[in-house]
Amino acid sequence: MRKDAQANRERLLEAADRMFREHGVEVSVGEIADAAGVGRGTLFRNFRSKEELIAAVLSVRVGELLEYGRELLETDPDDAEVTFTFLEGLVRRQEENRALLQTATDEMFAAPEMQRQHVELLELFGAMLARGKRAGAIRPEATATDMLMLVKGLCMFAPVEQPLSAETILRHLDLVRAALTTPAYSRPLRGEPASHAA
Amino acid sequence: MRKDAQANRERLLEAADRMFREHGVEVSVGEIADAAGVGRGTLFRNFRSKEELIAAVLSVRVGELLEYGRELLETDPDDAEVTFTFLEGLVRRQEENRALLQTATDEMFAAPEMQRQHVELLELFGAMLARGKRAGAIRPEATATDMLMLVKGLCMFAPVEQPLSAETILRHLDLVRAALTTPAYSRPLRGEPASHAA
DNA sequence: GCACAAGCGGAACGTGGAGTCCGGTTCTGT
DNA sequence: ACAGAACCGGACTCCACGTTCCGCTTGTGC
Repeated sequence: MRKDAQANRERLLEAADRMFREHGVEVSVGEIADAAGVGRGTLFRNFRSKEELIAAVLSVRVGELLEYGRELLETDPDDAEVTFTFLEGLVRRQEENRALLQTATDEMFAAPEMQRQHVELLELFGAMLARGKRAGAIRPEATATDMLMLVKGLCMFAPVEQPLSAETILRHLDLVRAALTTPAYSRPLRGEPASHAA
Repeated sequence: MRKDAQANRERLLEAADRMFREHGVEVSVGEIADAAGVGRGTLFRNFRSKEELIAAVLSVRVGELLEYGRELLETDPDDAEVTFTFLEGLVRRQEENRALLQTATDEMFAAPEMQRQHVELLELFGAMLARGKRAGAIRPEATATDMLMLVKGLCMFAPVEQPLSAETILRHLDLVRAALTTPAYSRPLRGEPASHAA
């Protein structure tokens, strides 16, 4: 691979990343190519389709999240708080991921690369929760999947319009903290089954 | 208005509702018109644009939710549990709303009809939470907005692919229950600010 | 039952975006 | 330095979808 080709690939990834952040995932490939300063041909030589480009960018983002989490796991000495510190960092990054996550939910997660990252994410969450449980801060039955649920909620709940206030971030974290730290309190379901009759 | 015109409008709403549920909001207006057994012209005579059709369907759905919640508020005598019973019913209906909610988040909520329903939803939540607080089941600082956050998370977190298992529903409800019943436990933010440097 | 308008359906249009192709350009091996 | 291949860019194709238009049909007032 020629070195200018490599450079173009990276500029495309960066440009796509920025454009998705700023204008959502519905920007045209043309605009992305323009932003990267290359032609459409070059874009499609590097990524067979727009979908593949989106998946590539998403994978980079998840990779960054994994990296952040792993570093924190190694460096933060506070067993009780490491999970929440991580979640806080995650929410701060949330802006950047919302738009992407919303379109990514469906078939894209089937790609082997994504599957792998999914597993890695669960492992990371598991390790964090384990430390919290050891310190008595996290309820013992909380699972990595629970945490993934909450994280997804965190990434999704807000309208894509405007940046979130620090206030809102704190509020949401507080709710999640409560969800993870309380002992479970179950009861049988009792609502009626779903039906769309009027 | 002629009575066949009225009937067509309703068939269109029903068909759109069903198609959005089954194939997501990206189905073409052509398919919706076909499903309703009318021509495209008829569709556009009733709804000036596709967006207006989506908004109409969404409004119906939210209306149903409001109706369900209000009835529950009147008939369920259990102050401590009414909020959670409501949430359970809501999650059961969630399937039907996910796809719609995901596209609706942005400009559509600006419509006056939607604004009104938004306020009504907050009022409903407020009333439910008030009963829970009176019974000592809900933490006193929980707000209707908190509840809306959690509800949105509930509607969004899962991939749109398959129906949710009863297990998953229970699990998620359990997390939300924990979030609303625990006393708040705040601490200052300490993570680093968001940055997308590698 | 008739006339007329309101309503209907689907063919046709315009737009916009994904993906292709080829003549020109730039890197690399010798 | 030169040949040739890899690569570039943007004009072009193709298609899908939202929207419009018009000749025909059907309900309604007299």
